[in-house]
Amino acid sequence: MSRLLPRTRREPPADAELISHQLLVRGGYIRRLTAGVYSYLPLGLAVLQNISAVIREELNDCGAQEVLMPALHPWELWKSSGRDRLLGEVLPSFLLEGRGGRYVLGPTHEEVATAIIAGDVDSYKQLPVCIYQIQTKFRDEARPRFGLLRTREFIMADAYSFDASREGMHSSYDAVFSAYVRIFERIGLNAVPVKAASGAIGGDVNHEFMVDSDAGEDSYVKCESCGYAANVEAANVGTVELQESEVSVLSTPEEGSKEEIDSKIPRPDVQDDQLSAYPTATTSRGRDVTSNLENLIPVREHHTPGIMSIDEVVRYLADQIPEAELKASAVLKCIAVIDPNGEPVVLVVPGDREVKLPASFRLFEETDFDRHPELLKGYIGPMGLSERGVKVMADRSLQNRIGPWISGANKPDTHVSGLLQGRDFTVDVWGDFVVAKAGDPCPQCGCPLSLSRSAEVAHTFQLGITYSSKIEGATFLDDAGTPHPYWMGCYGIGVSRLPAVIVEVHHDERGIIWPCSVAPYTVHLLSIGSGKDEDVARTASSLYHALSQAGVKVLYDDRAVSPGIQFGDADLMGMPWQLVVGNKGLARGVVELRSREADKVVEIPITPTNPNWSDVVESIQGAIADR
RNA sequence: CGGGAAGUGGCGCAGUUUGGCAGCGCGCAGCGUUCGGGACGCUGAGGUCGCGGGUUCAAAUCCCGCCUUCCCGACCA
Repeated sequence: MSRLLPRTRREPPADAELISHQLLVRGGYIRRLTAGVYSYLPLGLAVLQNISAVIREELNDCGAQEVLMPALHPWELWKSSGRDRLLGEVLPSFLLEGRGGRYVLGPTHEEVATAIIAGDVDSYKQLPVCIYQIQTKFRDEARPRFGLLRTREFIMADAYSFDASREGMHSSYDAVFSAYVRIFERIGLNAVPVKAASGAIGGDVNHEFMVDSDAGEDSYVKCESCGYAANVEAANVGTVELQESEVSVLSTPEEGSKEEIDSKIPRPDVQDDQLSAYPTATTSRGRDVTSNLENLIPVREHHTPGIMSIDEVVRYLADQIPEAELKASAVLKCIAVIDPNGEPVVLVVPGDREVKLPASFRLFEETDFDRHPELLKGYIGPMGLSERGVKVMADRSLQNRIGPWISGANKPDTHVSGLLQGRDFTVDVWGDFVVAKAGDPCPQCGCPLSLSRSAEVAHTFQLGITYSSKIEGATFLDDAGTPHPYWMGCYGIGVSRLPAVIVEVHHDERGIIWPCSVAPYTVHLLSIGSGKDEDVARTASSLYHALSQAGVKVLYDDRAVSPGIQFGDADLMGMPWQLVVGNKGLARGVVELRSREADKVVEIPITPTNPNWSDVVESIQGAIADR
């Protein structure tokens, strides 16, 4: 260890916020070169190699073959798949001076993998085939952060499966999926597979593997009752049962008390089991009550200059209409988006909820607002949009809520209150457009969902023929001689992110506690007071050689520094076992083997004068294996 | 991309308000004393004060421009 490259550091670097980042830097595992770019020093590299070894074993076991694809791709490849646009600014591309040409530093390898297989697999007899690599990837992240968790350069283990049929794709998917489950088990992570959004990769079915951690950037919902689990970006929400308190009422005093109007709000299409929440409302009275309500509640305009956000509207109108109890949930959040056909659509959700953009929809940009002057940024309302060729799509949770609502007025600097669904606006399409939150009902069983903060460690996709149908020659002939595109799957593990995620989960106030499977060394050998005591130095040194020869990975702290430094470094660096050789122990004829995690000491007998090394090594190995 | 903060020996920071010898702690080198949970004494090495311009007798410090880094936000209209 006196020759080990980095020194440990007492203080974390100023830019490290996360405990994993601090400990990995202090322990000498990684060093930052620039924002989002890290070097792996000997200890960090050892961890990556141990993780990679587990990945290789499991993927090889399920029949995948390792390859190494280029990190440098021709720009044309990304243009032909259309993903130059899809990945946008994240795609690092550059012009090579001299002989020239535009290149991409590969952020992922679906195109390359498909091209490789397309060139060599022409028959159903050659399928299925699965290739994988462990490679450095590049993404021009807008904002790298959290140490190893979000970087511009990172290592990924990515696999690609090719099958002759949808069923084949499913079984390949299942095989890699269960390999992933085993990989995370082996490296000491409890990774939960959850349904996820496919993002820029594409395909239908996909799962993310999530590790619960406050350091993570993702959140997923989970149903304890039926096991439903999904990233909040992809989670559906079951029918929301309205609570009395959620019913938004906006009235003026002369038109009736809150209670009076409350009791007259109809809920068409209310399910029987929901009626209990509204003892005063019945579907049979619905029509009559609606007409009453229409008389009771007028549409009123409010001058709201510069008031654009829901919160601002609520605060502003609360002053204007003091008699009404105003909450964000009484406002319709109306978001202008472009649907996959390029047509404008307004998405409507309750004002206290976040919008979940459906797949392939995108938000309005400035130029879209220019092109559609009927939609005024900050003042959009659902009224009269269908007539003007703008479809209104609303979240299902609004289906049973007539109003009255507040929204933008589709006029500059104006909002309106008293809007009733059916009277003042209609909805063209109902769907799931809200981001799930804790307590929402499960879409499968209705039980309340819980929300967990998490770090994504892997993502698996059933791609179908998304890529193979676009890339020239990505087909095989079936037994009748007919060409078909491959059925593909792709799978990625964020390898270089894993040390950070593991440390987030496995540490204490003194430092890292590596699981044995990924620890750079199994045993951290400390010689306490070796500068003073010849016996200690000699015994420790002999023990180091004996253990190493027996195949135990030993990190030997042979430095003549004070014990506190040695113990402190050992705790910080986090090897699973500390083997302490000191004069106190030797005087009693023992060396001490302490487990980092349990902080328990096992005394290993040793005869200082004439040790039987094979016995000592054996008892150490035995103690380690017991755990 | 918007907002905020910061760049001073390897690391962590003070000094900038009010211009006047470039400092502290850790680490590093040498010598000595220590030695079972981050010991101590003495001696020493190491800095274009992010970069470029300007003001001034004089700039880490004031002014202008640029670069880099960190934090918050970035679909919620």
